[in-house]
This record gives sequence, structure tokens and C-alpha cells, in this order.
Amino acid sequence: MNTLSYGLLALLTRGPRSGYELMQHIQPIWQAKHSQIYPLLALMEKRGFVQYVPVAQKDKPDKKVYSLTDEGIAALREWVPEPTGDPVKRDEMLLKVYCIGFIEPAQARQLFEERMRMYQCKIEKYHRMLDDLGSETVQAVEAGRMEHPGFGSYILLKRAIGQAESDLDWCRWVVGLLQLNPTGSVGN
Amino acid sequence: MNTLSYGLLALLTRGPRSGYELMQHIQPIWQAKHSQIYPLLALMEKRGFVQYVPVAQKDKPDKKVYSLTDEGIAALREWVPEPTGDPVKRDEMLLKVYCIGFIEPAQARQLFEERMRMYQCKIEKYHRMLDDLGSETVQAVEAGRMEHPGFGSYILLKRAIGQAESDLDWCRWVVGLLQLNPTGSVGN
DNA sequence: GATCACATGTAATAAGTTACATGATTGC
DNA sequence: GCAATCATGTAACTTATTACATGTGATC
Repeated sequence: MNTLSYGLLALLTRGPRSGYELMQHIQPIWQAKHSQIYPLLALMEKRGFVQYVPVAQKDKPDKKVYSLTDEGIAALREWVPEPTGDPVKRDEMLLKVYCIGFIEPAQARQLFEERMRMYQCKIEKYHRMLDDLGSETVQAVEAGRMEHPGFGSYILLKRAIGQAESDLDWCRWVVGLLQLNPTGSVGN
Repeated sequence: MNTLSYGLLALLTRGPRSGYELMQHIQPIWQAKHSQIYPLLALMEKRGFVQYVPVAQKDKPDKKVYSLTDEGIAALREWVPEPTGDPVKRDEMLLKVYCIGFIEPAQARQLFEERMRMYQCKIEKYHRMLDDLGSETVQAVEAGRMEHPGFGSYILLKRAIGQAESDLDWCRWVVGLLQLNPTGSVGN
């Protein structure tokens, strides 16, 4: 049982999900490919933390819909108070920014403008997801009712938006700095 | 040559560094242990991207001080315009937040308060690092002189502070929400 | 006497990515 | 016809962590 396994259990607290759905929904929080998720689900099923029902679909391939068992819920509750690992962040762009003095100014601008587009897309996506949660959830969150399904999703989306906007502001600030010295348009 | 290898080359643009120093300085940008870094340095040395001089020290163990070769600089310049990988973020805490409805309110508060302490420490550390860069660097950055050594470090520190403050604000907001409904003090 | 910081390295394991594999349906 | 979405799985590989290994000097 590694962190990703507990993460899958956490996702299943919202209700039964197929492996494919779990793979999609965990992406914003924890990047993982289906090749990592399917074996973990099989293992957790064997250990009794989750169970599944095969669901036949016309027009789509069959799927396995997983749900939490009592043992799974117990495992989840045991995991939460355990010491929480430090966040791991690896962003290739930041390594490039570190040696920005070695970069052509035009390339530097491109690097930041690309990122700005990425963050704008993300922010829009997160706002759409917020809207999908509905006003009932918003009211529950504003009342501090953390037991409400959707409380976790809502505050996580708020965080993601805050982070993306902070980063976007930073990109704009740097692009502004770079334009003070338009070396790129003069050549080097 | 993987991303971490290029990251090490990027760090070496600031001047010669030992493997140990590289390991320490790369941490805020890209988490890696010494066991990963030393073999990569050895490999890059064999391939001619870096070179080292053994430096004997009294009172401390001997060290190998690495520096960039012309080939290393060339490799670095080739890497920069290549497509940049998406950032990878994995934070166990966010998985716990997702299933916050299954958590005891007291545990939830603890989770956030622990994080707030972590961010406060980080912010203080980053501010100290900013101060260490000196006013000369600040002036160069404000003038948009990206070729200045320290430009990259300065803007990366600014970003790190922005991200940490955004997260800290988020934690405070959530703790405020949790206090609206003090279920934890009544028991469950 | 124990732990920490410095300093480098290897070995074993765990975690994560890419590629291989299959197969239906829908849209371009 | 070709790519994309849905859906599951395995194999091969890369990347990252933990543990093993060694040794000094400083601090508690």
C-alpha cells in the first residue's frame, strides 16, 4: 500500500468508479498512468480493500466498477493521521529559468508565454469544474460543513486556481521585466 | 541525459560546484538524492559535459569540484528550446484533503496547521535567500537584465514565495471554514 | 558517547513512464 | 482510412528512494 493506493481509496469515497474514471479524476492531484493504477486496484481487491462488479456496456467496452469495502474505509482512516509526506514538485521549466542568462531572450519569452497559455487553460478548466459542483455544495462549504460530499473537491479546486493564478501573475511579471530590455529584437 | 542531468548543468552555469553542493542547491527546484546525482555527474564527466578537479580539504573530506565544459554549455543551449515537460506535482496532503469528509475535524485542523507552519518556514527561508542575493542583483532584475548572474535565482525565489504565500492563504481560509462548525470540540 | 554536517559512492527496491496488446464505436 | 475516446491489462524501461558503506571533525 503506497500513497497512490490510498489516493485511489480516497477517490472512491465519492462513490463507485471504474479504473478508467479513477485514472482520469486523480490526475489534477496525483499524476499516474493507467498502467500503474490497474495493478494497484487488482492488488487492493485481492487484499479486500476494494471490490468490483463487472459492468457490460453496449457501444463501449465492458468495465469493472470498484467500490470501497469496510476494510478499505478502515485503511483510509488509519492512513489520514499518519505523518504526511512533503510535496514533490518537479518542473523542467524552472530548471531552464535558472539558467535564463544563457538563453536567447526570444526563447525566454516563448518559455513564459507558453506557460501563461497553459495556466489560462487550467484556470478556465478549474472554473468549469467549480461551476459543475453546484450552489448547494458552495453553501455547504461556506458553512464549513466538511462532512458534505464536495467539500474536499471544492477546496481543492480553490487551491488549484490560487496556485495557477499566482504562477500566471509571476509569468506576467517576468515577461514585463524582459520587455524592459528588448535585446531579442536587436539580435545578440 | 535526462532532465535532472540538464538541471545539474544549469546549476553549474553559476560556477564550479561539488556534487554535494549541487545536491543541496537543486532541492528547491527538483528533488533528488545524492545517490541519483553522483552517478549522473560521473556519466556526464565521462561524456565530456563536465570536468572536475579533486580538492583536498583539512577538517573536511576531500571533494570533487565540477565545472561546465564547452560541450556542456552547448548541450545546455540545445536543451532549452526543446519542448518543456509539464510540471509534476505530488502532494499526499491533497489526497487526504480530498476525503476530508471521512476525517475527524481535529485531524483536519492538524493537517492544515502543520502545513501552515511548513509554509511559514519556507517563506522565511526564501526571504533570507533573497536578501543574500544583494541589492546589486535586485537592481539588475528590476532593469530586466536577464543576462545578469542572479536574475534566474531572483525570479525563481519570487515565484517560490508567491506559491507558498498562495498556499498559506488557502490553508488559513480552510481553517477559518472549519472553525465555523466546531464539531471537533463536541466529539463525534 | 551520540548525533550532525561534510563528502562520495554503490546496491536494492519502489515508483512511474513508455511501449505493446486488444477491440468497439464515433467523428473527421 | 485515421485518430480519438472508452476500457483493461502486461512488459520493458527509466527514474527516484532507501539502505548500505566509509570516514573526519564539530557540537551537544
